[in-house]
Amino acid sequence: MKDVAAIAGVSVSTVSRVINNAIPVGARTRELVEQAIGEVNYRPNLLASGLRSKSGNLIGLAVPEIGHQSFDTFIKYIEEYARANKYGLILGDIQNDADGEADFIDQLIRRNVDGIIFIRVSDESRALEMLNSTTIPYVVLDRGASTATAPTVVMDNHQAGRLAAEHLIALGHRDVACVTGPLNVSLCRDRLDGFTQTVSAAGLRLLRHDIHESDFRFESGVKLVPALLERGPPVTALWAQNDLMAIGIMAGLKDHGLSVPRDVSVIGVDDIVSCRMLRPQLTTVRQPFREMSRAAVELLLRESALGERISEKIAIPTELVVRQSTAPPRDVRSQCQRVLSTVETLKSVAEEVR
Amino acid sequence: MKDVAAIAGVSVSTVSRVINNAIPVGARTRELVEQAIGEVNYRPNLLASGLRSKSGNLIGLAVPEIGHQSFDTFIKYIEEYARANKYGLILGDIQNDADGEADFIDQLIRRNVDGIIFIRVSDESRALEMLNSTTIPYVVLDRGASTATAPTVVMDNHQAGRLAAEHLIALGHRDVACVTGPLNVSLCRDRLDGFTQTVSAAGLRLLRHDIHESDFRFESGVKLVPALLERGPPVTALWAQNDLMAIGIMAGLKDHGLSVPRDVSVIGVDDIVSCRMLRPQLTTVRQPFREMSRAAVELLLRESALGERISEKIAIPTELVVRQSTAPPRDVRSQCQRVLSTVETLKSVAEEVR
DNA sequence: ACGTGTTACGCAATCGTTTTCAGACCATAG
DNA sequence: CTATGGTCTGAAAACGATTGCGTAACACGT
Repeated sequence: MKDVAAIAGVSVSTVSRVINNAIPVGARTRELVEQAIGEVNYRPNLLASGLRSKSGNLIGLAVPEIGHQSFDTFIKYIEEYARANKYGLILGDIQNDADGEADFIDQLIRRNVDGIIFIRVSDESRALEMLNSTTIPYVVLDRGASTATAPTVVMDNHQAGRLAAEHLIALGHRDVACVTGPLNVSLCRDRLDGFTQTVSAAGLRLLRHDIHESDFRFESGVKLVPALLERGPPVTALWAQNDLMAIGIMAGLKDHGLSVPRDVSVIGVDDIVSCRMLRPQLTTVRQPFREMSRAAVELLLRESALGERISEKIAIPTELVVRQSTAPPRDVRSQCQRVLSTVETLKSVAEEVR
Repeated sequence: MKDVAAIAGVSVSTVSRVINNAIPVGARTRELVEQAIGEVNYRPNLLASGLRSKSGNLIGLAVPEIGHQSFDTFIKYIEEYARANKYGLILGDIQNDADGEADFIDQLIRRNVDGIIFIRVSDESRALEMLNSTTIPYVVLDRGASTATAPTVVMDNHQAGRLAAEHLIALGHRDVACVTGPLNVSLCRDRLDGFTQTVSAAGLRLLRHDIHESDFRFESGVKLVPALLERGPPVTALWAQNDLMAIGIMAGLKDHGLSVPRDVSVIGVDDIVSCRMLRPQLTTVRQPFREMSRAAVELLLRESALGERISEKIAIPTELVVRQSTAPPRDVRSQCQRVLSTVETLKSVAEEVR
């Protein structure tokens, strides 16, 4: 910067003003300085500027686990919106480790970040209290537990449950079950409420043992299938509170020789990219990743500009994405008919081959 | 820091020495200072320390696209190893946009990062030349093109092609095809070479029109299926150079009423998490994500410590992961047998139902 | 008693910016 | 011609750490 100043024949203050295009600087001078900047290929040092001006144009993002498709989608969009606003993104994987999280937050504080986005803070997290002793803004995306007063962006989880239920009811299902995430996290309860309310308003009964609490993981979906099947009169439709479990359930059903959606319909939540890669493609309730990410970044930047926390709660509406994994419940009579005609076809083919 | 010094009754220099536990500092003094640090809950400012000492303990990661399972897996492990070494990770999504990339690199240079990891630099990338005019170390992971002299970490792509071919040959396939990524990126050529060499060494012929060049995307796999089927004598096995395309092909085959692995075997490369979520589960050649990430971070840190570029090329060995999507080629006679017995079963079931 | 070496610590400069304050310059109005 | 005000620019003090250099204190051998 000193070099630039020397070349342009001005002082460093002026150079600084040109860079941040502050107002009181003459057109001729500005031109001179800009030329000098180009000449030495000068890049202002963000550490120094951050140190002095208290803003390094950097935000932090804490995710529960990198490599989960839904979190990764958030990362993608948050990076996009952050960059669009000239902010850098520093990423941390929490991995369900409260100490690791504390370390990460500590690092962010020490780096003087302009704000922090959390995806789903856990119960044992000390992060928010750490931050409350500072002035650093934060927002919680896809909220977990115990974030009563925090600025928050979520999808409309109640609506999500309702949409799933309405879809199954409209298809004619009378006997449904559901698989939830951990019920100590509020978004799971919200989704469940929306589902059960709609279901019972339609006159169906959702029995206690048809609500299975699980943990959002694919393998858990697979492992749940035997329990699902062993119940007396089988359900004809199943709602999982996220796609990963839904996909697990579909895999498990297939392993047991059952067919989706003929034998049972399956519907999820999220609309991760895998949904379209399966056969049948998964019907699901879309999580508005892009809109949520955008809202989170904007809320954060608003807090940052304002200089104080905005304890706002934003809920983004959802929508149903109908694909191939849901269908009307099977009807024994027509089923039987189909089997018989298939038999005839097969028989003639086989004879011919022989 | 001044406060801490005042409380402990020492100078700031001493406090600094305690923090970086430099050697010449008395045990008693150290204790005093540490106590003072705890008292005011002091956190050293990383911007200031970075500014002065020229190392902010930060590395940059440029990925071609967040949200691709394989890249996300790299992100996960790189974050893990970076953090294990007390480094922060700042993430950028390039999205095939050379200008965006240049912006990101510029930002990193200005932040004085200790190093940069690239996943797959593209052809039009100006990033490497930008960096060559600085002293910032970098390493290229899963290399693309034109990185002749750059420090590089790759999987053993030739071996990957060989393993895939060997597996199919061992199963008894004589008529195979393959779907590649863009052949102007070297790793695709390497994989292909390994495959074709092994195949022809075994006496099979891989015809020119059985090598389909594609672009690593799921949809491309789906769309390729008609072309695959319309060729005269059908192939019995298919190798895709990544899992996403392999999965697309499996979906496309299913859409055309064909069954994997009964009608055709499919094998991929990568071992992304989705492989286990499908039915049939995808047989594949594993990309050693974890090992590669680790090697990249370590190489970077070595360069950083040494203060100069190490133009080393590290190739990590691969392994085959056999799952459900590959099987011996179908045999018309036994196939026919199976159909006949199925017919009998169905018939009796149907009669019973009626 | 003195030189010599070692260890522990403080002073002050420094990293590369931003920002306050004051001064220079010019135009306009009185 | 002088007061007044506005616009532009420069000097210098921060920001919060690290670090080279100097010095006090102490132990040791002579």
